[in-house]
Formats: sequence, structure tokens, C-alpha cells
Amino acid sequence: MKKTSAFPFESTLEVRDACLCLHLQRAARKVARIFDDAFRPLGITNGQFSLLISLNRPEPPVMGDVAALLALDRTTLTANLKPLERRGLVVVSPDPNDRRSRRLALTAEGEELMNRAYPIWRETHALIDKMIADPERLRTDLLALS
Amino acid sequence: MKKTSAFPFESTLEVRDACLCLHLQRAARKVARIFDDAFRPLGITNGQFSLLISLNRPEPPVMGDVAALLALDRTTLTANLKPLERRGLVVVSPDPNDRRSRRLALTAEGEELMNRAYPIWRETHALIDKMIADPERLRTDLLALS
DNA sequence: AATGCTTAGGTTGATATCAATATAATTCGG
DNA sequence: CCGAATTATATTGATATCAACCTAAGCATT
Repeated sequence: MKKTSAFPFESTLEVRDACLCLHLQRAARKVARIFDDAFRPLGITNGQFSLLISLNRPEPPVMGDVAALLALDRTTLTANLKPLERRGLVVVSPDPNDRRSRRLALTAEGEELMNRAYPIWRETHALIDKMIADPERLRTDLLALS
Repeated sequence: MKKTSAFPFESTLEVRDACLCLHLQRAARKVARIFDDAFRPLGITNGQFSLLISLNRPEPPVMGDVAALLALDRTTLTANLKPLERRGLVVVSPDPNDRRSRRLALTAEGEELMNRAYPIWRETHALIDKMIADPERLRTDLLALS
């Protein structure tokens, strides 16, 4: 009865120290929670903030554009819109030029919320920025992965 | 009837270009999907890989340790263990020294799966590594945020 | 030993995430 | 103009994520 070959502890250490996927997830979760805490008085999360602000364009974007910008699955975007629609922050309307597409727009309440959220973002982002040596360099690296 | 003051498009552009939270989420999702695709033949996700490999220690860790390592909420870890337990990859047992704690350990099947997953991780990680100028620097920045 | 504080986890409910699949509208080749 | 390929989105089902709340076990002070 041969024992299954054990998985070496050294490999665990290697992954733990080197894995960019794990490092990214960890950092993303930590930073997400900092923003979630900051936005909590407004009743939105970091992800909802990113989604809402990405809708604030001269021409209301369609779902595909927003999903690409946020690097989100289209079906995730569909799901994420629902609570925001229910709260009256977003309206979804069919595109008259292409009836498959749906235009996403902030409502007046949505804009008003962004007006209150933006100063919070600025404050919080300044804190995050100070946590790293060269934020611009980090952004460049992150963009290379996106 | 005064119109609500509009939220300026320039602020949207500022957030879109500068927000480290958004950049992190985007990059984390992209990289996660690359690993998910690579691990799919084994039936695990990047997150399950990270969780499983973090259990491979000389002394089985308790939940709190693992949650801290992965920067995960404790309750998320509880949830994430369930499918892995069902598949017989992980066993959870009470700590004899402190009956509040639970020790998490890989089963033989779990170890066997890690033996197959590790070469996939190495391959995939090498690809990711090549996407950025200085991976070690990026890891340092990400650690500063964690 | 009793009271209270702290620590380790679990449960519930809401939202987030993606794969697989489905549907409807548009486009394109013939 | 018609059928096939493509495009844009939705639905379902499984897992992931966290806040709010809850329980049990250990600890500490009297």
C-alpha cells in the first residue's frame, strides 16, 4: 500500500511568496474594504461607486462598454445594475439605434449621490496613494495586466 | 425648479485614470480569469488553489490564520471550505487544545490535486510574470497595500 | 466560583462573480 | 432578400464576498 506522494511545503512557500494572483487578490480585497468603509455612510460599495461613475459620460454607454471598462463579465454587470436600478440611481433604456443594446445612465439622484461620493473618494484615495512608494508606477503595472 | 448640479465628466475621468481600487479590481479579475482557465481541467478556481495550498503546512492551520493570510473575511472562508469539504479535498477538525478553533488540513486527494496543480501554477505564473516590467517591485507594492 | 470580557467560528441575507446556455437583433455573403 | 454568422444582452446555477448578528469557549478579575 503505497502512500500518495506528499505535496512539498517548499512549493507552498514559493506560491505564497511569489503568486501575483494571490497578491493581487489580497491587495484588492484590502483596498476594497477601505473604500467600502469610507462609502458606507452613502450606502454604496467600492464596486457600486466604480460602476456609477463609469456611467457619467456625455453619451450614456452601453453595457458592453461598461463591462469592458470594469473588466467585468457582462452577466455580472447585469446583476450589479439591479440594486442600483431599484434604488433609482440608474436607468436602463434600449438604444433606439440598435435595439439589442441598452443605454445606461445615472438618474438625478445618481448624480447627486456621485456629488457626495466624489469628495470621499478623493480623501480615501489620497490615503491609499500614500501607502505605496510610486503610485504611478503601480498603476502602470496594473494596466499591463488588464 | 432648480436643476440638481450635474456631476462633472472631468471627475469621472480622474477616477477612471487614477483610482487604484479600480485598477486593482480590474487587474485582479483579469489575472484571476487566466488562472481559472488554466486550472479548469482540474475543476478548481484560482481562489480554491490559493486556499488549498495555504493548508499545506507541517502543522494544520486554524481558520483565523488562513483568513488572515488570504485577507479574507472569516465567514467567507467558512463558505469557501464547504465545496472543498464536499469534494473530499479538505478536512476540518476541532483543535483538541482549544475547542473553539478548527484545524484545516488537506486530505490525500487534496494533496494529490495540489501535485497536479502546481506545475500548472508554475507555467501560468511565468506567463503573468512576463507581462510586467518588474514583478518583484509589483509584489512589494501589493504587499504594502495588504 | 461568578461575572464579565475577549476570541474563534458559524448563520443569514444581500450582493458579486462567472460559466453555460438561451434569445433577439443586426450584419453579411450569396 | 434570405439564411448563417455575429453581436448584445439575459437567465440560471454555483460559488464568493462581506456585514450584522449569534453562540460557545477561554480568560481575567474579583
